Amino acid sequence: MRYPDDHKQETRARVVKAAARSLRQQGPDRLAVAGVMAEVGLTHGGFYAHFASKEALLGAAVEEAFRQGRKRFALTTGDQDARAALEAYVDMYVSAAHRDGRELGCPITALAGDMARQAGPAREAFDTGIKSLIGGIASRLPGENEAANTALAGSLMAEMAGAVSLARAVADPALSDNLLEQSRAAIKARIAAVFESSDR
Amino acid sequence: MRYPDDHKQETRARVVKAAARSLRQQGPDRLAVAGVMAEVGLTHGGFYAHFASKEALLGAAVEEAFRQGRKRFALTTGDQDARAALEAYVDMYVSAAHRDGRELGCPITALAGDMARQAGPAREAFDTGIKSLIGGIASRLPGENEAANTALAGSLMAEMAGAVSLARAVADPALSDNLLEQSRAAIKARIAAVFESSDR
DNA sequence: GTTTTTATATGATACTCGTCATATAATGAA
DNA sequence: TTCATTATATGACGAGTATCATATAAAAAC
Repeated sequence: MRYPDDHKQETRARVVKAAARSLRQQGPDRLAVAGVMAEVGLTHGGFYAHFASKEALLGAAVEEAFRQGRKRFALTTGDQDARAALEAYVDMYVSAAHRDGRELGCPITALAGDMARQAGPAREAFDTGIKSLIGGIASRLPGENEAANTALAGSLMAEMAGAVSLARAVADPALSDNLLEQSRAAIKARIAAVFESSDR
Repeated sequence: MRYPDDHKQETRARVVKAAARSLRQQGPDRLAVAGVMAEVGLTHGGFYAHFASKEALLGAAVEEAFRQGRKRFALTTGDQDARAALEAYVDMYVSAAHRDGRELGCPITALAGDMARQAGPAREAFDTGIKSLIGGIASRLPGENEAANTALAGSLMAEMAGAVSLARAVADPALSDNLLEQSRAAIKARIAAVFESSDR
């Protein structure tokens, strides 16, 4: 059935978006090709007209999830100065809303465990995505040593992701909330310390 | 074949141990019942003489992994005083060795992502295990407010787990090492701050 | 030495899922 | 109106895997 020229690309984009959600929600093993297609209103057969394999879909889904993550970063930080931008990002990230919105949340928190044992395009896309997010944070840090800033940004990212990840795993809601609050404060304190020692 | 009375229990223990390794290495979905049995030198058929289901095995495996974690905590901290014990634990936990030893490492780091989407005995055992580890940390913190200490301990645990988890996900070894170092320093600084403000 | 017990093995079943060959149908072009 | 194109559907195959019924064999009990 001859559709408008861009129809196939649009369909592919919708499949990737659904996969990016399903991937964060269910992980790479429970994500089923037929399930993703069904979410978009299609059957499984057409899948291989769009992707070479499930692995290829996972790769595209990871890219999409990071694309959304960068968008949220940009939206959250807006045009604030570096320090305010980082603080706003931490507030948005280390929050109950993020904890409860796994399927649309940051792929690092949702997938770090899975990607450590994943090979292929998804793993590579994940690494690229991490570097990009860490770079975004590092570029807003005050120091002049780029390697040091990257490591510090990675460490901040790790603590943000760890806090949300553990908050998701803990069953007691009060403990989960408190844990997020403590981590948020600690991470913002680290940021404050870096900025204050830099303009001393 | 009638074996010594405790043979079955011993076999079961060996299966659980193998499962605890395989679970941390491969995750709950890729862990295969037949694979675990083969690791112990058995075939898949006997499995249901020991466990009611794969779910039951996962539950036992999570318990075993936390048992090992508590043992390592005790071994690392020894009879040092509270502050030294915590610092030693952080050094052991946020390390390249732990990053590289996933299959015998802390289940929180290895499984938090998976357990957030897991139901049944494994999920419950994971929650119990987390509480126990957090309790072990909280009991060594100086403050007198137990709820606050628990939340702080959870936050420290989250940052430790996050650091190791991200260090595993990052492909660049130098960045991974530096990230661990930065996180280790930041977490120990938090511990130092808590102790110093308490005996001021 | 024979019998009985029971831990483990063999083999089968059912189900999920990735993959692909082939069929279908809708639409733009002729 | 008919034809050619092609996105999607149908249906099948094979691999992996959880589960279970039944068989086997080894050791303890007699």
